[in-house]
Amino acid sequence: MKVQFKMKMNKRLYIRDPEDTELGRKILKQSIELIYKLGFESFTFKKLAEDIGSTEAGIYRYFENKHKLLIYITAWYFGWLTYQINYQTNNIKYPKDKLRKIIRLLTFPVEDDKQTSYIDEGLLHPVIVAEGSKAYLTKQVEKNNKQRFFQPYKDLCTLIGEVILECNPKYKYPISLASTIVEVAHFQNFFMHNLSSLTDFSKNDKVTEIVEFLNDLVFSSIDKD
Amino acid sequence: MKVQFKMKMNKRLYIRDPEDTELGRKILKQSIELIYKLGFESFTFKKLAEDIGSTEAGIYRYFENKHKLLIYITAWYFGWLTYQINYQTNNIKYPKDKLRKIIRLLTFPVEDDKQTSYIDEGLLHPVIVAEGSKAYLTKQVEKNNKQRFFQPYKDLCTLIGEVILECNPKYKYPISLASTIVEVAHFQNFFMHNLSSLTDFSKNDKVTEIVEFLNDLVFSSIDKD
DNA sequence: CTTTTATGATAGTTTTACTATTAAATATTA
DNA sequence: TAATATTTAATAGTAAAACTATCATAAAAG
Repeated sequence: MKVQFKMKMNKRLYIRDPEDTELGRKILKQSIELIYKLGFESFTFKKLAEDIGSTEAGIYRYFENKHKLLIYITAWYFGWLTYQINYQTNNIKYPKDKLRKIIRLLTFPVEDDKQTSYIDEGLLHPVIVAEGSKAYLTKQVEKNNKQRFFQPYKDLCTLIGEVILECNPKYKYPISLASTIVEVAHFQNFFMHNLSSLTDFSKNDKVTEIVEFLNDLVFSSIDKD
Repeated sequence: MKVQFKMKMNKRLYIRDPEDTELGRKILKQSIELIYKLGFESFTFKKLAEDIGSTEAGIYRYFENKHKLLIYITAWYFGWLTYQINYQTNNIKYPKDKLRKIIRLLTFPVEDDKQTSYIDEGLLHPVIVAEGSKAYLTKQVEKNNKQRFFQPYKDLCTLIGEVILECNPKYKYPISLASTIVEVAHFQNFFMHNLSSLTDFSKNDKVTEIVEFLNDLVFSSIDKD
């Protein structure tokens, strides 16, 4: 028996549940590829429709607009990452090792786990790195926040914050450090590939160096005194 | 005699130099206010033109498109900040005090210094916090980078990196730590105001807490061993 | 006083971001 | 298997965004 991984997504993010139908799953899969290829600004529902052999109006039956789709994708990413972290740190004894594992999971594009055939997690990671923050960097952030669109990001930070406190119960900024780990993992990745003089890393995809930088940063603060 | 502060901006960012004419300066001043008010996505040249009593075509004579204008504004911000840092840390003896000053300048909206009448730095800071990263999070980063559009950001990180090395010449990641300080100062600010459960800070504009978090983070890493 | 330069006024094009309608295909169920 | 929902494709259309082009006038410079 194959266990199918299915995330419960916030219903207000879509009009029709994209995971329920063939077209919906195609929308999810192809939108990630197309955003990866064109960037979010040049990505349109029309192009996506042409890509999957459907029509613009067809996509609009699933998502109100492309920004909601982006929020959906980032929510999916954070939900899936939280699941991965829980799963992969499950049998790790020491909280510090857990935190190291978390940092690695955030920095590397995670290997496709085949459980979710319709989403390519290897592509999802660079898409989130380059486009993820656009999901919340808008004037509708407050409204969207009230609708709990960013709950998966918060849940992830809560989880990481708990591990941080396990490492050092006296550490004063567990949540801020958690969101900092997430953001730094992502934008140092972006900088390394696109604006490498904003980092100390060679362009030769030395993602492990980002992990080392983050480990150094995080554990110095946590271990202090 | 009043010393007028004038930054030499990258010529490829504009079509006509906006600092040279009355209309150009109005474009700079009002675009910051309008982006602040509407967010970058809803900001258009047409609305800006109506705002300043000019025409859409009139704006296009200064900037090729709104993205170039955003890059211009962020470049201006980083250039101006570098100037402020040089000026305000000029007579500070210890590099650690310099670094503390830098962190404060990055986190707080700097008081308007009246030297640049046409740009309101108090508004500029929240605009950069919310919109600044959109200047480089695009598919044209590489092309824009080759045109040196992000040079002011790099110069700032170089400067901060040097101060970090003055604090600890053995520290391994001065540039990455520098860009991390910049980014963390900005997005923790954004989170505190808009997604406060991603931080440990109360919404009551306790920007000083961000400064404390950053000081803790930075100096733990630098001072280690 | 003439010529350059900057602006304003107007008009037009293409693309994006949608909404609406109808018909055909597919699945469900009676 | 016929009746009936449900889903999708095809088409059409609108409003606004993102530009480009032209021409007249006003102000500044030579």
